[in-house]
Amino acid sequence: MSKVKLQDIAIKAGVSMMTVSRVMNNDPKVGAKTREKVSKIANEMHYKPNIAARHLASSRSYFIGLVCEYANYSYVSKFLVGALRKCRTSGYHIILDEATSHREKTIATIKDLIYVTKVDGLILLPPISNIPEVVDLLVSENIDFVRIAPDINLTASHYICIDDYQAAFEVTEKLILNGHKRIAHIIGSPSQGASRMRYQGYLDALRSNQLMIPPEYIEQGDFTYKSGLDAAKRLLELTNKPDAIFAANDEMAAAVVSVAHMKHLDVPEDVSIVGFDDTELATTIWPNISTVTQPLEEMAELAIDILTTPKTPSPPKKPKMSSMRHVLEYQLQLRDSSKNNVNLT
Amino acid sequence: MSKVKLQDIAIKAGVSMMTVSRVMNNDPKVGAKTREKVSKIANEMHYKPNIAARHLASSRSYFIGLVCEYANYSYVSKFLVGALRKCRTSGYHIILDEATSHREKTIATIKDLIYVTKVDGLILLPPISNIPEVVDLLVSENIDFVRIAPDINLTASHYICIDDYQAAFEVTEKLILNGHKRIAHIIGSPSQGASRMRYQGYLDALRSNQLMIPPEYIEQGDFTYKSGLDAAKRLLELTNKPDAIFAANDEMAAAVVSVAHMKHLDVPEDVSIVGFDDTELATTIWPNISTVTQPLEEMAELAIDILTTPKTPSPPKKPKMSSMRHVLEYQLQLRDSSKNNVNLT
DNA sequence: CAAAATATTGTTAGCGCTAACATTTTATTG
DNA sequence: CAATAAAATGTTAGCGCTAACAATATTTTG
Repeated sequence: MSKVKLQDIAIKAGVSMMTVSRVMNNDPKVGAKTREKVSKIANEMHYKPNIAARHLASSRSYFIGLVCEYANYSYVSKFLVGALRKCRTSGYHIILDEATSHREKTIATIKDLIYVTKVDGLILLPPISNIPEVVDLLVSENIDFVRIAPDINLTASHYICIDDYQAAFEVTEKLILNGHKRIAHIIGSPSQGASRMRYQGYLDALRSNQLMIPPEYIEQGDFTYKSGLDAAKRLLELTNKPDAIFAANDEMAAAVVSVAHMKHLDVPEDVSIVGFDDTELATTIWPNISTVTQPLEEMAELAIDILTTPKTPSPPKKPKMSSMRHVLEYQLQLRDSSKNNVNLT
Repeated sequence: MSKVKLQDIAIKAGVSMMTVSRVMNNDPKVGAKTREKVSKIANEMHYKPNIAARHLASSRSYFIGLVCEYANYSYVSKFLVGALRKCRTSGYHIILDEATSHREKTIATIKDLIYVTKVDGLILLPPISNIPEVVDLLVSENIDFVRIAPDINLTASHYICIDDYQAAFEVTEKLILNGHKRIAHIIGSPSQGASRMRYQGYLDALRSNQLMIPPEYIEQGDFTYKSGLDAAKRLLELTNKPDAIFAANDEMAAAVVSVAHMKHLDVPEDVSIVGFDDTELATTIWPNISTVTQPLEEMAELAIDILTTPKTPSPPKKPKMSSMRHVLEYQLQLRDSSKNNVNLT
């Protein structure tokens, strides 16, 4: 099966290769009649550009780097599926690269993506999205990038998030409305702003319902199952146990489920448990975990849209905050790990 | 930061570009003195080839396609980490693509990887590794590929697996040695040969220890959590309940844990539970699941080694079965989901 | 209507590297 | 030592496409 080249289209259309190239790249400098004729022929002949040739001849590689920390595999997996699907339809390839907690290695990884692989843009997942050195490097090298749920340098790049504060407020308020009076929280990783927003949303929901928050009801986790185990043990050993525990992600919530079962507590009769993210894990254990659905696949698609949309050649100007901030909708997902009043779900 | 080109090395070494190219590609037709001089300069100048240029000028893209079905995200994630790490060090890029259960779409995906992306090789994870149409297409197009745990056309390509039969035999025998007398099995997806091997190993361990296998102790699953839930419900509703359940993968084992807890059974006091694969899930629930560790990361590395090692230009000959079959070591991983005699662990 | 401006299309050169062939150097043979 | 063969190195052309500039066609302006 021999691949169709630009030249084949040019010959058939009776125009130069450069005109075909202009049509394929949506260059405005092509007449409507020519454009239509070339497009038709290209479609009929199933023309697909050779990306190596494009890369060599131009300033674009058609690669998008996705940099993540694989410890949070459940979150990453879901994002990745969305990213792959989107790239399939837009002629880009995802180059997935793993960052580590070792900051210098992460910088080296990013440099490799910029200088060797020559990605057209980068998507940074948390916690990479919050490393100042990374952000500074990308800005100084004028690399296009999108961050997911960042909490620093919010004008440095486009970013995509959900309203973590509002989601946490609502899910906590839902617990309150469903009769819970002693609600504990396991805070996520301190290096992530989402952790603080979720915590603040939790606090404010309790305050606005005039509920007390005993200090021993607040535990610090780091989004890992292990940190969730430790936190849950302390919470479920209290004399005055919480009747609900809101953990900042599904993995820590799963750990709370585990500890509750170890202590022969009934979930949700003795303690309701709520997570965050709605990863596969939330529905791979019993009881299925109530959580907040982050539209990770949509976020991935949007990130790729942003990076693959041609930039209008306008004078460099401080971009409006509002045009760089993309807040997507979350959903409360109430399942069997929490007591939910049937009338309100 | 300007990238070093082949020509820069050639000028500094006082040789032609072609000689530098030969050195970088380990072509034997270079004198030792020349080779050493060029290598030294290339290292000092941190030369890294432009892959787009290489791809355009030669028959290689330096892409490796990895085709998987994302339903089994835990297994895929682990394999992917190994693959990414290996590729980082060998100048290749992984192009991850998702297959679906829809066979025609999968073929289209593979064709795209072959004809458009022009991958140098493909890695097929189960169950893609067992689709005859895919194997036939790759063979007929003379595409280099490696399969993971295939059960069809074993001479069609290199393949990598563990001894599923032996692993299942050993883990079952371990359950027997630890006092279990009524051991049930949830078979994996019938479309995968590993399922049959694990089942056969289980059967043979029981037979060689003169233990009866009531027919109601065998359940058919499909590697998903949901199929595990259904199977476990039936097994744990039996009057004569099994005292151990060996599920063909971790996800189904997790489902058995869930059902046991739903029924207020104690794991492992009332029923030991064993999975297979040792994915992250096995240690993200309570109790942590006993399982067989598949060295997924090593498998990934080996697959990439096979695909990236230059082929010796020998006459086409039916390759020896033994040189295409790569069997890696597994490990029994006994954790809290099963009753384990301390003296024997 | 002619000149100027704008839009469209085509030509040229080259991106960084390597396949294929040519030339030079070195080793082997008689 | 000369001739031949093999090894090493160099030259040429081009992979498929696009940036930059040139040429041509069309539209606008006075």
